Amino acid sequence: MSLNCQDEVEATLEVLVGKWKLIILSHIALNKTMRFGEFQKSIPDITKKMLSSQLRDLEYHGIISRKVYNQMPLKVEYAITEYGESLKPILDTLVHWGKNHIEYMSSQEKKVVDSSG
Amino acid sequence: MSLNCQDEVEATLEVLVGKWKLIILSHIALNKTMRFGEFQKSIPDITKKMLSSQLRDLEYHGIISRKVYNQMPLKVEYAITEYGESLKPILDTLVHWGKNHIEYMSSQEKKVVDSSG
DNA sequence: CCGTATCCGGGAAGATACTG
DNA sequence: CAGTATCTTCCCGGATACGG
Repeated sequence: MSLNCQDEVEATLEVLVGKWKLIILSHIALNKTMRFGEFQKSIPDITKKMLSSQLRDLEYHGIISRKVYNQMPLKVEYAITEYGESLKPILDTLVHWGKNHIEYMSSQEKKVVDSSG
Repeated sequence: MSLNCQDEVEATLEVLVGKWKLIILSHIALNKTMRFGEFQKSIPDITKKMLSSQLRDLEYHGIISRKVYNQMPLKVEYAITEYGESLKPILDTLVHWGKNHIEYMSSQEKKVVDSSG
């Protein structure tokens, strides 16, 4: 057995690496199923190219599924898989820490303002 | 209040982004305090430059501290801060998921082998 | 022993135009 | 509506050499 956990962390990072994957997951984890255009509305700064490639990566790793409805206008629905749901604890800890970190940073800001006044 | 948690995830990612930060953290979280050379031994693939820059980033964000001992040969000790300890739940979930993911992948491998035989 | 300085390539990511 | 194709830009991260 390994004493440190480098391999495990790296294995996870391989799936989650990329500027937008965790952002995408934070949205689809809440909505269960989302369309391409819904992602674009939810994440205004992402380009179609990046959204497309990140979704493909996540699909490749079995985190999300992609279903095409053969109708006009075209409709594609992305859903989080059961395996993808297993990432929720990671998302939760990230959100929790981020929330605290945002508060922490704004409190640091105030300190700087106070000490300068 | 926000319904999705994009800001929180992004805030966390800003601190943890970079090829090596979570790897570094997975080591120092266990050892509490580590020297520069110990990191290099533990993470053979990292270059001095990357190690140095990632450590500086982490120090800047208050995750680790840096203490220089004015002696020859030079000795520098990095320690995880209390704030850095608050990242442990993230590390734990990453390790836990990675462990499961590694098993999952090796089981998929076997399936492929079986179905081809 | 613990880094920094400098140079550089390659991949990540953006902009834009086009397609079924 | 849901992407792909193409071109370009940027900067992360590697290699190497040098400094305190």
